[in-house]
Amino acid sequence: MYDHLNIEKKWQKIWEEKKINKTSEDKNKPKYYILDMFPYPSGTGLHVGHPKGYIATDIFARYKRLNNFNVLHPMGWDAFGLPAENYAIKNKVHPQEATDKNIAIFKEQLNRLGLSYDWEREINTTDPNYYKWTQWIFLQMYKKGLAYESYEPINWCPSCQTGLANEDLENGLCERCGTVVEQKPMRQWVLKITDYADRLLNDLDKLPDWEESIKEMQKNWIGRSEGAEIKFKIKNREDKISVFTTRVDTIFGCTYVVLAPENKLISNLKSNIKNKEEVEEYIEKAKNKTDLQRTDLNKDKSGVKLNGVKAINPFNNEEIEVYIADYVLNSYGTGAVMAVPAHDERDFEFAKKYNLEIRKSITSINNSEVNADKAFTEDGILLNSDNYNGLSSKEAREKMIDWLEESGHGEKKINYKIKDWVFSRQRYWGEPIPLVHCKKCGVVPVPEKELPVKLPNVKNYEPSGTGESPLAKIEDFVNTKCPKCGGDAKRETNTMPQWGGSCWYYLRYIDPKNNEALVDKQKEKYWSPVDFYVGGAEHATRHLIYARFWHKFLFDIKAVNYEEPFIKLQHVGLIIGEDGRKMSKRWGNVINPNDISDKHGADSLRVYEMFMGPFSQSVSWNTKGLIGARKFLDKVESFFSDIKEDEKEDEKILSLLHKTIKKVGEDIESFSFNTAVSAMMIFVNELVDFKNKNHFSPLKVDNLKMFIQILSPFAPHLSEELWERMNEKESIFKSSWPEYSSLLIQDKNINLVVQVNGKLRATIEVSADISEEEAFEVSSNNEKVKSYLEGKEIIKKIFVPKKLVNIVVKQ
RNA sequence: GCCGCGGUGGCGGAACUGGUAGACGCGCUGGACUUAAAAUCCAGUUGUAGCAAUACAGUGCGGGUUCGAUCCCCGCCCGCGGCACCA
Repeated sequence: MYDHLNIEKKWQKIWEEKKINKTSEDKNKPKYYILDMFPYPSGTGLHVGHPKGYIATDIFARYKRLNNFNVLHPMGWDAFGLPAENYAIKNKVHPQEATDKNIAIFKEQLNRLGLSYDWEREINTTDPNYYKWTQWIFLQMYKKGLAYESYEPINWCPSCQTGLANEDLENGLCERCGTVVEQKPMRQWVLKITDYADRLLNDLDKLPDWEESIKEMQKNWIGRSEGAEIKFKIKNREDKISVFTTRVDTIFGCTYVVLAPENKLISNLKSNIKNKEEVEEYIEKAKNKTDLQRTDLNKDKSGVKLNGVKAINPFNNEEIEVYIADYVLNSYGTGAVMAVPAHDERDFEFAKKYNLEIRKSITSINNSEVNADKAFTEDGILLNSDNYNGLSSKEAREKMIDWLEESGHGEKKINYKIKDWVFSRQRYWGEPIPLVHCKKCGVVPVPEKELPVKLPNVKNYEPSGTGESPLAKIEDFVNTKCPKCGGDAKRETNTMPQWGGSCWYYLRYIDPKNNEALVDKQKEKYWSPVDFYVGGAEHATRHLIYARFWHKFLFDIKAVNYEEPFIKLQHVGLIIGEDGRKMSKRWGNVINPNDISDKHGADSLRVYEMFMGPFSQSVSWNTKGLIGARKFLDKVESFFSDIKEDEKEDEKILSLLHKTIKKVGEDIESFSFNTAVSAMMIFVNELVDFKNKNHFSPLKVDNLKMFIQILSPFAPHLSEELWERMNEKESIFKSSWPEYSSLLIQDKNINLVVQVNGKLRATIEVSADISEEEAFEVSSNNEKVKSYLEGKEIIKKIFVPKKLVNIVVKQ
């Protein structure tokens, strides 16, 4: 048992004094930027699951440095957000105070693990020198028309008392507190992410090193669909009902039109509607439903006919009924659909319930019977469709869209599921939105040289409950002069959401103290983009979409040199509690990494977390399993504390050393840390076995040093200590990754596998370059194999060089 | 419902491009050391039968392709993650 506490403390101190983790800016070397998703410094500190990704990137960073790269590997704090604010409300402590305290705890926990961050580049999103630039970016967006004021109904969390973006919901519940979210019309600032939808989608193809699963999630979230917008005339009126559909080809089966209850058109139609009371009652009822109730797929569809209103199908001039129903969403497309019950499940269900006509206009390609109890929703061949009869769905769509455009009845249209980003929060602990409202001039941006607009100190952090931020009550803050006319004006009091600061932080690490720009363009050119980004998959459709959006915008205004921020992306699999539940205070299954470091050592924790299983997979924590990692390090330490060299080296173990160097290097590159650790364990087991039998080391010290070098990214403290004990004066991390000899990793002999009819019957040690003839000869002369061949006719012989022989006999 | 990922000993998992299934680790069993325990070391550990050599079965289930399938194809079952009345 080695003294991990003293060794780890000793080297952490020396590394800090010698600034060993300071980023080198030597431009002659290739750069490598490896980044963790920075944490929110919560009040509960880190549990043992958080550092898994940090350990992996640290191993990778150290490996890259040993391979002569300039490595940028920084860390910082995503520190705005609700928990600090709620804590402030409860305890009347300024959120900054609580945040600073939490950061100190996090930092201490991270440092205990020997992570090689360059702390001189630490950033904090709540630092005015940082959020100055978050505000600056917002202003640029405002100037380009990408930030706009809107009064549309948005998601409102009655418990957090703030508006939320679509991305902040989980199954219709507030992602933070789990409260059912309401729809509330209110003034808000919105970012036009939909302008970038196409690029966000298409450029995913430029990211071959992103995991497919995450790209898929983004694609689904963006939700592009191609179709047509069709205008239906309203009988005896000038205005029209526009609908969006991806299936124009089914339009001859359209038997009615449906509007969402919130559709603005309805109030225009009032004079025509004969059953006003019934309609208004339905709209009122729909309004009072939560989103959750409305989108419950199991519920019955409901709706009301607009008596006195008829729409006209432009393709056949047929007059059809108009309904309102809450199965149509106002926020997607035009808030109205053409209903084709025969070919759409939802319309089918609705038509069945209200006994509406179901008219078939598509038949299946292979003429198989279409089930009458179900909508036929696939593509097929048109029928009952005038001169489109006989066309395939695809052909019909093209022709019909052409006709729509020629005749002015509609056009080709692309719709997205992604919505513009609701960007204002009615809370205190966020970046103030740098705008001023002037009675004369309207909305006026704060001049850039007046940034940052600092968060004022307040006494009460409670949300006002009126839909205004607590800042609205701070008169000193609110009342200002209009930058344009100099007259009395009021500041915008909404703040930015937590995702704001994290949209561009990776750029700031490159140049963290710059007062002139968010990042120096030359420095950015060298260090950007992030070569490797590691973090939780839960950010796939939030942070990772937002950050790509902002980055593309910054590229467009020429603030950065590259169009995509992250070249390679890898997600971390969670570490869950020993009981199989997510680690949380609530279940009492939280394990603090400090306790593990105290008892077993930080190096053991590092090795264990990498050894637990495949990096991207979630695994249960198991303190017993950690013992294995510790035993491994103990073995290393005890072997290296007492090396007796001998004249000759053991060839097999020397070869194994070089194979291990190769494997560990390749495994680090592919993030297969579990097998890298396993390979090192195998090597050490061989070393120890040999020594136990022969009482001297199978390898010379110079060769043994190579093993310590490949171990060093995983167990930096112990490796550094052993390196010193082997009389090295410079840090092991200033050395280089050992090169393996391709000659030494070649085996002279192999175990030839001999199969008879595909079943293993013998393994014979033979020379690796054995010929086919020789291989068959040795095999058929083998006693055991012989017994299987006796009296049988050989049909076929298969030979795989360096591997196996398979003899096929007639049964 | 749709999209993605996965299912291998008591447990975490390994297996190149279709070529010895179960590496490595935990746990367990037996032994050595010890007054004893812990630690450490040695041996064993997929199942069935057998003292053993060995034989047969075996990677969620059912089929298929192949000399040979954890890996490829077809049809299912189960688990996890994401999206979900998106027209």
